[in-house]
Amino acid sequence: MDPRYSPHGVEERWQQTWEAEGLYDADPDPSRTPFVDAHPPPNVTGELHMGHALQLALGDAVVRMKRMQGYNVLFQPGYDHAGISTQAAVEKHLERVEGTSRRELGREAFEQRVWEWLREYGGKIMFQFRRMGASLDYRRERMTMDPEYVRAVMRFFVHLYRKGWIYRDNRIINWCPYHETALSDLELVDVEADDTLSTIRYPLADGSGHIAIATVRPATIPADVAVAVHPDDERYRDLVGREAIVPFVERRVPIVADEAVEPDFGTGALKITPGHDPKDFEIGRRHGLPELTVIGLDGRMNDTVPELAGLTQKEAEQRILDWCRERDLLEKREHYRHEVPLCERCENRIEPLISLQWWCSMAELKQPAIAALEERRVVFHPESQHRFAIQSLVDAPDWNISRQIWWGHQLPIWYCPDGHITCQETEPDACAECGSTELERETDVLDTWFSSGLWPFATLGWPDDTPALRQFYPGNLQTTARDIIRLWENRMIFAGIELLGEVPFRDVIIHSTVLAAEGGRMSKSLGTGVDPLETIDRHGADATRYGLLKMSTSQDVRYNVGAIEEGGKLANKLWNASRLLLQAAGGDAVELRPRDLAERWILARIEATRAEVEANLAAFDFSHAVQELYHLIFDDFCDWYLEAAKPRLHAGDADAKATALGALERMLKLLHPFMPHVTEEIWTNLPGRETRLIVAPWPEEDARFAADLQALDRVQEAAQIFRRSGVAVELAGEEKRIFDAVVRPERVSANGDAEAEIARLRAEVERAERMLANERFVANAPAEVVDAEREKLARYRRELDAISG
RNA sequence: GGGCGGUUAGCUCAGCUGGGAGAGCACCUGCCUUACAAGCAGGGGGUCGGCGGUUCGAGCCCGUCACCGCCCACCA
Repeated sequence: MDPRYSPHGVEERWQQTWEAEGLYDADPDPSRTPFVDAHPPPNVTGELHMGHALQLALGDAVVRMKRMQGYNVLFQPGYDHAGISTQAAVEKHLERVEGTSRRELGREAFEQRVWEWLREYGGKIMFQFRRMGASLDYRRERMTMDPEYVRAVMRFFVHLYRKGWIYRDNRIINWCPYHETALSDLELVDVEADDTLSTIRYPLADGSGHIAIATVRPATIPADVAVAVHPDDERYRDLVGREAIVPFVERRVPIVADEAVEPDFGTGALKITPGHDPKDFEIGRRHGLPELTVIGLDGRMNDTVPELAGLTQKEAEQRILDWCRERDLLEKREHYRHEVPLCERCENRIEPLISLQWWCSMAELKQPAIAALEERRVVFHPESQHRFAIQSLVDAPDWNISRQIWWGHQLPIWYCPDGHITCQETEPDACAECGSTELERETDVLDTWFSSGLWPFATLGWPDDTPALRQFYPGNLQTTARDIIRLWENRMIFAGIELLGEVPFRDVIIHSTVLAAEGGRMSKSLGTGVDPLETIDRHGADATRYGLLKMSTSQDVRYNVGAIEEGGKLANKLWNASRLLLQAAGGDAVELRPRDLAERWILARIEATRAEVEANLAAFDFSHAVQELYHLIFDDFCDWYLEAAKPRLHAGDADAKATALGALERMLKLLHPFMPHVTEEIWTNLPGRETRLIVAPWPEEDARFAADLQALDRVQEAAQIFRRSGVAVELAGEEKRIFDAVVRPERVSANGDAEAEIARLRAEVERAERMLANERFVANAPAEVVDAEREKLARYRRELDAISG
């Protein structure tokens, strides 16, 4: 065995072995209790980033412990077809490599090309998941576009349609001119932009003056249908109910009063353009105003106003402003910095447009989900995110489920020439209403998240009643990023309740966001990302897992390579400790045969740590779990116990060796969920291994050693005194033997400073005496606090006596 | 404007229901101790963001202010 542990080769070997030996496999077995974590499916075009790595470390830790505890574990892998981003990636590829485009190919050929492209370039990330050591059942890999999965999606849609919850409506939506599709609010990002705010005078129809409005988008003026002011705005009170004339198109429009207008912004008067602004759209509907559209799907001016037709918005704006300027209607133009919504994928400006889209009514669908969260049948961790999840559902607006792209699940909607709609799972022979056989399918596809919402059961064969579905639904755990709560978690919950009558899982861990070391977002394009694959290459998957779990404490956490290095150190330490044991003479037994104080003490420490780790994991506190193990292995096992045991180990004491190996074995089990590879590697080197650690039974509670936690207290106290002051406290028997073995007084030079130690202890004694002399403290503080203080005082006095003789 | 989280050692972070300020890294000192120098032992370093309050006692509770991050709503 090499004196320095190297994860290279070892990790890949175990990853292959575990998978090849079927140890990740989850097969229905009604005699066993299931434990299910349907892991979030990454985009099929995706690559592993720190968020994935953390998510895998979290989920795999829980799942590995559960597997060792005997549960029938399903850790479900797979991909999301990721409509827009996949389509965009393939389009880019077609353009760059083949000089062709989606449009040139046509829809069917394009879809074919997406599948081909995926076969070639997609699905890489599942190999990166393996490299993390994630014990997913890779045989069960699913993708949301698999034929069986598509069936589930169609079933869901038809189900909602028949319930009357799917409707089609002209509403204002976020249009991405680059992707040429509608986007939900959740697919946008806000970015600061420099604009110009123009103040323009709208003449009053009766010629009595004008009302000035401020706008950053003069190009939309031809679509204005009203001017609005705040009802309490004294300045404009007597204008409400009168009419203004929209410049350029010279249309008479009403002046209305609406609460949504901010009297303090601009002039306090707002032009109302329901066709091109979400807020105006709402105001327009409240006042029954018409909805005009002057900008087309390509982002250019349409032919509503013939002289502007085909112009870019900039050109149209210029024309309109010139027109106003000539008539002295342009009051001023000023620089204006504000936030504008962009498409999160292509970062082009969103065009708010009125468009005919398919919607899913949330009013009824969300109610049982809200109830489930309130009754805590699903619990988000931490608690603050639970409240957020509930609020998000309460606030959830109707869901725009249609997208005007080609890659995705085409809506199961067919139109006949008379405009009748037929909705069914598979292609109908004839119109359900008039029997016409000339049917055309709706070209829109569903929002990617519509299908993701079925993940916990569509992956198990639903809508069929399969053994897997019966065993593995409902599941137990979800590990997710904060920003996915509304997009995904909530939707799985209402879909699961609606379709299967039960919530899909019980606990949702909302994990930290790993920020760049400088504090900003980790972003590939900004160059602030850290590639987990590089981290794995450099430090190992175990170290990466350890580090991510260690650093992931609060809501956001800065990436800290030190935590990963700590994991690497721990692996090396454990490796060398096992080398010591395996090199020692003695028998091959792996048993707990404690004979002395140090042995009973370390077994008590391991037992206490077992309880800690279980408690930490039950609370999803991974950071403290790994810290406990680090402390146990470094400080307790290596620095104390092994040093104490060395003389007997070197003497070839079979009992000592058996006990040491037994203790090591227990520690390996406790650490395995967090650092699976190094623990399995060491486990294999232990004598008589026929089974794998990954499926070895988790240590049972062992009350035998609970009482021995204090066994070394006197020795450790003496060691501290000696090391600090150079004064040897008198010990006898076993205590003396252990003290001599661990401290090795003959080797310690005069490093101690008795004077300083005496001064320190005197100060402590004084402090404790002062506290105990405080009557109000003794009277008010809890008894155990006072007792603890008395014990401290006694100990300090004892130590002081020992040093000053 | 609203919600959430944060401000503790040079850095990254712990500190449970209020009761002697901690860890890892970095730094200094002493040890090349036959498992490990990615080691062992010891040490220096903190007005716990500011102010006020409650309490015998506040990093922790209350109030207030400041700054940082994320999310939401968006002032056209």
